[in-house]
Amino acid sequence: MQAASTKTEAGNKLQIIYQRLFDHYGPLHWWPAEEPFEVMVGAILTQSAAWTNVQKAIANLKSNGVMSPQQIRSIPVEALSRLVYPSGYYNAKAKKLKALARYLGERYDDSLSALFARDTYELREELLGVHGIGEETADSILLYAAIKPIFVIDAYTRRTFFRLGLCPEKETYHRLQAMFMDNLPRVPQLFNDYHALLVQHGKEFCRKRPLCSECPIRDACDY
DNA sequence: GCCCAGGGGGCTC
DNA sequence: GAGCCCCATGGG
Repeated sequence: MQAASTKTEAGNKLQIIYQRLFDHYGPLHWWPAEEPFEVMVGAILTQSAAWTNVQKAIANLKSNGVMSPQQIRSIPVEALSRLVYPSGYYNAKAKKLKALARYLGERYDDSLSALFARDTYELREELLGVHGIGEETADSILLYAAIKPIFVIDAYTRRTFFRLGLCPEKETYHRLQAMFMDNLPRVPQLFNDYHALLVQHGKEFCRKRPLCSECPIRDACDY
């Protein structure tokens, strides 16, 4: 019963935080992309980059007809680098997109429906083996492209929950992810909105001092 | 000018 | 497996 009680308490806090963020920002409709492959590309390009710069890179790819695995395999890596230039780390990211496109072609004949039909956790492990895909990127693909109930942890989430006193400063990705997934209903739309809200809140408040008086979750917990 | 963005790879120890 | 350094543009 002790475990159940603790679980409920954590779940209640998570629900309260979600509700306050949702009341403040409303539904954010992530991921802003036209189709799943664009989500996968965006997940790589947004690594340590501002979304406004990622949008420029994605616009370059689209206007040059390079938004499919086959097209990414065909274009020379130098040309691909130039197209993704605005998102920063352009050489590194061009290689990562090449690795992704090569993986999709070799393992799935470029069929995303075949890719997403895999068992969620087996697919997660497989994605982690692709150059350029780490935990956050893999989980973003699973949640926002494959619509699987996987919670995405990012720097904002870690910072916010540390400041709320809900986790240690250097909590591991897995333990933080488990806090959400073990205490909330495993519904993709909920995880989608929650992560998006945490990022939106983070952009606005995490760069300022903690406990900003305007913050919608400033009094969500005892701190 | 400074800080940091919707991280991850690779290397060392 | 923890601790570094590297990748790099652009907005606040």
